Amino acid sequence: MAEREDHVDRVVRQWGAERPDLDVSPMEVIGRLKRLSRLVDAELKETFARHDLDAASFDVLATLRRSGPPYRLTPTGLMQSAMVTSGAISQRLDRLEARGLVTRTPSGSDGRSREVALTDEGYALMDRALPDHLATERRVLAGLDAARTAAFVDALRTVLATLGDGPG
Amino acid sequence: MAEREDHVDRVVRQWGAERPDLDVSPMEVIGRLKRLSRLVDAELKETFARHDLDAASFDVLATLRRSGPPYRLTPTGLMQSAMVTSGAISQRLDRLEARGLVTRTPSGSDGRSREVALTDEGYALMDRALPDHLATERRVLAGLDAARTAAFVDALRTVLATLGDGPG
DNA sequence: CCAATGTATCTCAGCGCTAAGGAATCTGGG
DNA sequence: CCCAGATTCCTTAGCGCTGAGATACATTGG
Repeated sequence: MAEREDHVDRVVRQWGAERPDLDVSPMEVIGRLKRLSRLVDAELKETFARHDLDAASFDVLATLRRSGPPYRLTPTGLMQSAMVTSGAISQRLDRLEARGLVTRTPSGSDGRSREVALTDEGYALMDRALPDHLATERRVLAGLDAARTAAFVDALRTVLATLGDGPG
Repeated sequence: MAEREDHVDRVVRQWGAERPDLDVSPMEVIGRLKRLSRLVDAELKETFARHDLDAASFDVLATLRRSGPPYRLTPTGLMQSAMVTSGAISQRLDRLEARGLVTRTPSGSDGRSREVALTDEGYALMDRALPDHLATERRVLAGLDAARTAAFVDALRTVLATLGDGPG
């Protein structure tokens, strides 16, 4: 149980010396959250690269795959799920369409809209990439026992609720 | 205590229907971590904007400020703290130097190196921005009581240790 | 039916970052 | 002293995203 000092411990200690009048304890959470997010992104990136993917492309394909048959969603649906702008989705779809992983067809019921569909090739790619991705996620979380994992999820869920996260 | 379903609950439920053979429980953590990080970034961005800053500039100025007198660090030190490439730091410093918030001078002891120093104006800007930033962080975390906050920090610290985070 | 407003998607300039590599300098072994 | 390798910082092409706005279509209210 070596109580190793991490980056945020150092940051908090420095602020304590320089600005003892301020309570910087929120940084214990927010600082680690931001830092962990960066490190996790770097880990996941390697896994995606093994399947000729990046996080943005994986996100679109996975969203289509888990939506179930017929594996079709609108750009707006993908935009809301990914929390990016419409321009970002347009460009992601350009790339995926050029690789033959999705198709874009006009919507039957709404002339403004489009249907983005996973191709057989896109489906097969997700079959290969998803288990590998999950293995990487498990490896990252391997240090957490069941109780700590549950507490982690509980805290994340609470703050997400504060910020208005929903299935939207 | 309305048990509201969040975005990740929906994702996990969808995968459970489409791929019941896979254990997607790691997503409960990683999915929320990524999503929360995005939402928090958006919140902090607004606060930074009120002080004519963005997250990248704030990060550099805060790192210099908390390092203590004489508020000087090398680009390499800033790079390691920020977890970005050397090119990113060069460009951040170009912007900050043009605004008169930092200066770059040759290092006395090492001809390859430089000393980046916070100007009086940069110091004053941090004095104004930091309390506002902390207030935003506190607001984001307001839904967590002390026990949940401690459990959150504990879990974050554990996973950071898995990924090799240290004071650098 | 029309006009006004709202919605869905795309386009594009600008931004900050990465990855790769260059120039200057330091270090240590021979 | 000299040279090879390491270190430090910078430059730049390329990338994906944002923000602003354009276009086409849908909806609503009169």
